[in-house]
Amino acid sequence: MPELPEVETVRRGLAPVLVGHSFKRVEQRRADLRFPLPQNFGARLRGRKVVSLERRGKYLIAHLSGGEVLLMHLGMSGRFTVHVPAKPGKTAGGRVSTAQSHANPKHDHVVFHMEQGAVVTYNDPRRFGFMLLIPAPELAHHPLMQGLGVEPLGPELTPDYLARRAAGKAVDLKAFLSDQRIVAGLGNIYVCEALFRAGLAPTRPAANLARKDGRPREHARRLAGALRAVLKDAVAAGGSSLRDYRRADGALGEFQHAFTVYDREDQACVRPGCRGTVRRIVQGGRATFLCPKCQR
DNA sequence: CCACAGGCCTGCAGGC
DNA sequence: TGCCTGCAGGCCTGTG
Repeated sequence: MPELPEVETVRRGLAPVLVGHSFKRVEQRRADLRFPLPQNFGARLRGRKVVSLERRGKYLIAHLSGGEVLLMHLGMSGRFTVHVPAKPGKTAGGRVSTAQSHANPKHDHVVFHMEQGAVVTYNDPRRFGFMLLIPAPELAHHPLMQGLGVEPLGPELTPDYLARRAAGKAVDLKAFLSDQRIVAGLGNIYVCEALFRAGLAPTRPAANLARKDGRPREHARRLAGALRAVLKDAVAAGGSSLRDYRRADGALGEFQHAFTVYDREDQACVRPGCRGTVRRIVQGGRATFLCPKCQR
């Protein structure tokens, strides 16, 4: 389930084999993912160099020579696998990947063959992910980019920002934080985790963050701090559910072992001294996990 | 067989 | 009228 920490982990893994390198050949094994792939996708990428690889929210953005941008989203099940060929006379190269090693090859939809030999495979069973080619000047005005909220690990995520955006909102905190127009990159897992760290109930009205007087204002501060902390920790752990590129042994991202509430229904609250039990509720048709004793 | 997982868009209905 | 809100549904497939 790629959310910001997983996408950032993917970005860091892909950057060494993509940035500064050109596409030698691109295999497109089906016409569409969530959207149709760009017309003449492979031909348009061939020979282009990747100038930089950035992340914005859950999007990966590869700036290409020739003035176009490759905009990618992993949806729910998108994974990249990197295969680096052995150097002649050196130790064997290997498979270093973000993917489960048993990923079904029938869902390998796009394969990038790079000039220097790296092979980058995009696998996506559910095909909620996508790739688009956009003229660079249009990126900022693209509907998918337009209106994206602040980067939670950047300087713009402040208590004031949260309070201002929450003002007058009737939605609950779960929906408020899940809205990519407020904060870009959060998904179900990290919304649950951040609200636990902040000690705030997911059912609480977002508008309460906006009150300037007294304790409620403290909530916006706690929430901003919790969001930053949980995402920073998760990025440092290499994400939660993806293999870490930097390891040849294929160990899992470590953060899934650090979940405090997510997927822990009926288990004891991790907060020392709390005798509470993690509960699962449904909000907006999606599971929410919380400790009712810690989160008010 | 079924429910569920989750990102994100669309459509619809109700309220102010 | 038009916006905000909260639903449900759809896209997909693997898993239990």
